[in-house]
Amino acid sequence: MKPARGSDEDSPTRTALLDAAELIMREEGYAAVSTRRLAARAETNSALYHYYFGNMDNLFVELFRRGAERSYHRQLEALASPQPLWSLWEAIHDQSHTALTMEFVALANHRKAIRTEIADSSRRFRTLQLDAVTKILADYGKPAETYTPGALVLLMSSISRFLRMEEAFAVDTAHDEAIELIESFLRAVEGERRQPRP
Amino acid sequence: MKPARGSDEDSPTRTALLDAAELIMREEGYAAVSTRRLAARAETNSALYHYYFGNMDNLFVELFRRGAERSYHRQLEALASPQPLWSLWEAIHDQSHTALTMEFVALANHRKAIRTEIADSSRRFRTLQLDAVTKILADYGKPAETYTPGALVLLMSSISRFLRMEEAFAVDTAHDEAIELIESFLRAVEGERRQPRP
DNA sequence: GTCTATACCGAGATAGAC
DNA sequence: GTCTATCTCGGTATAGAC
Repeated sequence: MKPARGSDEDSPTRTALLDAAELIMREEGYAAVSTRRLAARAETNSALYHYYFGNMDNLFVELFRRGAERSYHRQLEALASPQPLWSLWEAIHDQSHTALTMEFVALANHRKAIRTEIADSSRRFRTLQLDAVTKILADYGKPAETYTPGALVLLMSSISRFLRMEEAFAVDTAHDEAIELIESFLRAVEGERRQPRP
Repeated sequence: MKPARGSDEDSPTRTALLDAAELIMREEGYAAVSTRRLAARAETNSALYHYYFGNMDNLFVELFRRGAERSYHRQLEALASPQPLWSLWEAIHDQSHTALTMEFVALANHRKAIRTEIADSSRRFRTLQLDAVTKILADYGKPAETYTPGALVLLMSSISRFLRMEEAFAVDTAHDEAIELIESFLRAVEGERRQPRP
């Protein structure tokens, strides 16, 4: 019988293993996350990884969930701000640090447990954003003739992720034009950005 | 002294190894591409992989280059068609089959040789698209007030890739609205799509 | 060019002491 | 909970016969 502790557990060792996994993934990719590397990075031994997670899928899912939870709350806060569209845009754009995201996407292509987790998470984010943006645009009046809520949400998400991805390759041709496309719309409905980015 | 044949070589064995690599990457991810698996898939032996490629980076770079070359020509053809914007959009959207692309992006995060290759390739595509779209929009008259060429090109690329990525997770909320955003613009400048997709 | 054989290393997994 | 020890498998790489 496998122990396979649930996510409610939060021992220091368990956290150290998750932190180590995140670090290794960022630096060398998901394929480099191995029991031995984890043990070395977390300054423990490989048997504890088995004790806490049982297998890699469980560990990856936990790690993804941890990050998604943070992002979700960040976006919730953004939507409660005085300029919710600007704040949402900034939150999405900041969070599109894709090195880690792309690792999970690649992983998901071949591991069902992770695919399911990302899919559920994506739908949850989309629902949050869509409901909020629908309400915000309605409150502002009529400008739904430019972008529907769905189009706007997907536009922000797509542009952010794609630009961040290219930035990682030091490619940035015409990026400013794409950013301006979104920000000119934000200015039109919500005025100039007032708060400086924190 | 390593043999490390250049890309000019095209022996059947070499091609078989590249084909095998592509298959394994698609099905199980880049991490599953190993000398033994390659040999098994290509029905040869692992020593030949060393003979032809020397190491994995070289093989991955060759494989990426092979695919990029095909895409580049596909886009060149698209741009020569009677409705170049529609054709370009379809070419980009069709080619955003991201399973393989995402593998390369993830790989690139940690392998310099591949990062460089993708960066160069991306710039080459961007230049082609940007030059062409600039000329096309100018020829059509004035509608640069809606999208600048750079914004349009990045919009098509971002939306395509992001939507394809989500499709892989069976997430498609509001996708039709994003597609419509682009296609309504295409209809406005280039009329209804005439050719059916091949 | 192609193959077999093999050296060597690090992967995941688990048994069992403490 | 934590650790050591150890099993087995599959990875890369290379030497050398044909």
